[in-house]
Amino acid sequence: MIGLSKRTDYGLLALVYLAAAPVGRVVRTRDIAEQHDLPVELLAKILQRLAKSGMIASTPGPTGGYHLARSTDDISIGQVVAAIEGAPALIHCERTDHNRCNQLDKCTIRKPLTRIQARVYDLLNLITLSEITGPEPPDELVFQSQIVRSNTIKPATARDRSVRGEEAIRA
Amino acid sequence: MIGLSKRTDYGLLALVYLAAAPVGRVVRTRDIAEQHDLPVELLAKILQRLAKSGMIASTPGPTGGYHLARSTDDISIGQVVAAIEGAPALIHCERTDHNRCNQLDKCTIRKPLTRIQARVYDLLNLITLSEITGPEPPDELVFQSQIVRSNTIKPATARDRSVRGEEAIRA
DNA sequence: TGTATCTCCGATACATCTTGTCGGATATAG
DNA sequence: CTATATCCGACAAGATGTATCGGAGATACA
Repeated sequence: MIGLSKRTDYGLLALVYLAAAPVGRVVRTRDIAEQHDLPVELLAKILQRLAKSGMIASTPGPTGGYHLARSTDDISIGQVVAAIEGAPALIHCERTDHNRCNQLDKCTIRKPLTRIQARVYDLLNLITLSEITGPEPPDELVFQSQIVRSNTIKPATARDRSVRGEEAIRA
Repeated sequence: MIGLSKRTDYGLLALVYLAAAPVGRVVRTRDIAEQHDLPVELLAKILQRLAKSGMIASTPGPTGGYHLARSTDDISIGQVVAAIEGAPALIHCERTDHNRCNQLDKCTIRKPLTRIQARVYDLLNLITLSEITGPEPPDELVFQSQIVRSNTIKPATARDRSVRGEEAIRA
């Protein structure tokens, strides 16, 4: 499959929600789960992975929660996919044991596909979360959260876009 | 997952094999399967789909087999994926029933992800099979096949490439 | 004309991965 | 001390992909 997993969808929904939250506030996992009707425990793990990769920060304790650790300009879709799905893929031989493919010499597609894979990754790494959130925040959500103490907000950077084409697969 | 399925891998292997075959010859499914040690029946179905989508042509009968129906410049990776995997994906809501997502109004990621999906498709549609086969054919394979009668070879076209990036997901 | 050998096609068991759930540990505000 | 949040590993359920089987249609060749 070339598509994203449900987990990544959930993660992106959560990131958009966090991006829409007022600066200085933390959001509980349960709030996001209830907003989009997602299983709380599953979303919790996803947020843990996002926190581990450094794009969101966590605050433990009763008044705790999550908040964005970077600007939406500084979080790429590729990073989100990598954090949640563990990332590398495209060619099948490379996923499990490399040596299991007992005919590496006969495999005529491995090396070229690795190059193509790199191009797909490059594309996803150029697209940032701000392209999903948009310039203006939705601002239609209610937050019953608290003030955050550890301010680890980093400065924003810029991104550009490229790539266009003439024919589509189906869409 | 962002990766290709095993079926697509098999399909690409078969296409490369067919591309390496001398013009005017047909190749049996079994030959390709034995060359790469793939299950014959599964590969047969994959080749049927590729034939149905028009990128390879079939010849029935004892001396039958498959041959490329277009130039390797005229077969894109996106088309191969679409032919084998049925294509559309990326965002999860769009895969099964559209109306099942009973909170379309709250879904903040559907529309932006559709745009991103189109970009990925564009990229895959710009990459042709000739980038996998290379300019010169491998020419290290033995063909025990026969002459083809129905010559449905179409003229070749040209393709260009674009897209580059600075940071990668992991590779 | 029969037979062998291809492509074709639907249905179905098997494997693997994803999704979802459970139980318990750690940290902190009140 | 207690309630409530993040954490973390392990496992059951479900979905998806992979592989297999049985049989039908087409054609070269004896």
